[in-house]
Amino acid sequence: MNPSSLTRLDDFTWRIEPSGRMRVPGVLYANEALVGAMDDKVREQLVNVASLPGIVQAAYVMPDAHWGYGFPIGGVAAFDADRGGVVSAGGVGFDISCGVRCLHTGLKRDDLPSLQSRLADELYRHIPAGVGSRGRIHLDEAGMEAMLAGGAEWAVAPGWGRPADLERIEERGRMTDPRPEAVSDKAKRRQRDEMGTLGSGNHYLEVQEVETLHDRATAEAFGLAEGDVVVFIHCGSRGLGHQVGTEFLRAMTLAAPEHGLELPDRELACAPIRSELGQTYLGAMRAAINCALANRQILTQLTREVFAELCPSADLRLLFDVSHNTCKVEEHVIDGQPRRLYVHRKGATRAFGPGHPDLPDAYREVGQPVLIGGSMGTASHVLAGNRQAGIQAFASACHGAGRAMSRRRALKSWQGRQLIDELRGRGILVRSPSSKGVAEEAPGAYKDVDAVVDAAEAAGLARRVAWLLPRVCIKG
DNA sequence: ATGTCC
Repeated sequence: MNPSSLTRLDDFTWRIEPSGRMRVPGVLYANEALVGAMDDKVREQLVNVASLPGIVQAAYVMPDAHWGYGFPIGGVAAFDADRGGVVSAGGVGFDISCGVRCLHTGLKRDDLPSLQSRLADELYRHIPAGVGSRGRIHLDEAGMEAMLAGGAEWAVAPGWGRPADLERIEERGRMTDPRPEAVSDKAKRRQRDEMGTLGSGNHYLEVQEVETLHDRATAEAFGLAEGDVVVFIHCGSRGLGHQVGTEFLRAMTLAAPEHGLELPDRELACAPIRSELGQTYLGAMRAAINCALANRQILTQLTREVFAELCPSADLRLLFDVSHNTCKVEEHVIDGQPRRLYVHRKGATRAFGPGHPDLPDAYREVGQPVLIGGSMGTASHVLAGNRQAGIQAFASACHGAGRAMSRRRALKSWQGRQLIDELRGRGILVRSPSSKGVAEEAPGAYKDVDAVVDAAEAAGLARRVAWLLPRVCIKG
């Protein structure tokens, strides 16, 4: 995208002025190089989102944005139901409530040399990873309903975790107002054996070291110190979320004419919030959020089992769990007036600032932990939400490095085995069922996560707290 | 992202 085609507000904020069908401007948070590297498709998609009914303030993209199905990945848009606002399945994405959680381990850098290779082998053996992986839980109809209604709470009750974990999860581990009955039988069938599995694509479980602290006071509130060993888990709602997304995209596309919606792009499927279909989607999506929260909760407990076996002194406590593919009802102050908005974040992380009532007590003074997963073999970041001077993407930040290259092109450019050897040479142990998957996820196929996070911080979206480097990566 | 095409 040519930066000179945008209005430059400052070095990290760019605007597409409203024209044609746009109801609000488009705003990009990125430096000039990141804007320049973005596909023109991102601009086109941002313009389309800005044209949807009931959109409030602006359509936003984060510095890691790239083009996606309908909405850009790295996009944020909020809609007002009172003003004809819509909910969009494409604005959430296929992997509903895909997200990241970070666990303390109680271990330090010096504990790793004797453990690293056994951790890699045992985590890989114990945690189902890859396309179509199945777990040790098999849900019957009643179990499925309870899981979709209960989220991480459902998982913790029989022992997949600790009650204290729930305080450290967005929505306290359970999305309210789910409608399990709005999830199709087919979606439920796909999920029957997939709880507690990592999946494939960009999903992973990593053991990492805290390399550098940027904000000592906030790091202390988060319980992070230099040299700490932590675990990052990145995954979502597996087959169920994908099936829900697929079915509602189709239904919303078909129903657009009867809702009086003229879609700027066929892929931009949406429905009025105040419609039967809009409400059914919201209920099904919230159930899928609970599926993702339960899934990450079970994976947490599986990780604890491995650490308990290899290193009984380890104590895996949850730092936080964030989702980056959601639509949530939140109150935001617009022109001095509080309004209830349906905030879509697709490849974007919620980043509530200090004092927000929804934050756990331990983090209320410093702001929400914002967990940014890098690409395989590169850094991850912990950030914190800022107190908002105004409305900046409705308290949102980036979610990761963001792809810079298609999977197809990555496959032509790298070989999985060779990447794994190279990473081993740099002290990073990768275990994966698919060397093709590893090639698709080559670090070089992603943007520079450090540059993305620098831009997010400079744009005022969140502030850097800690920089982490991987030592073990279980790759789906 | 995804039983990588019902």
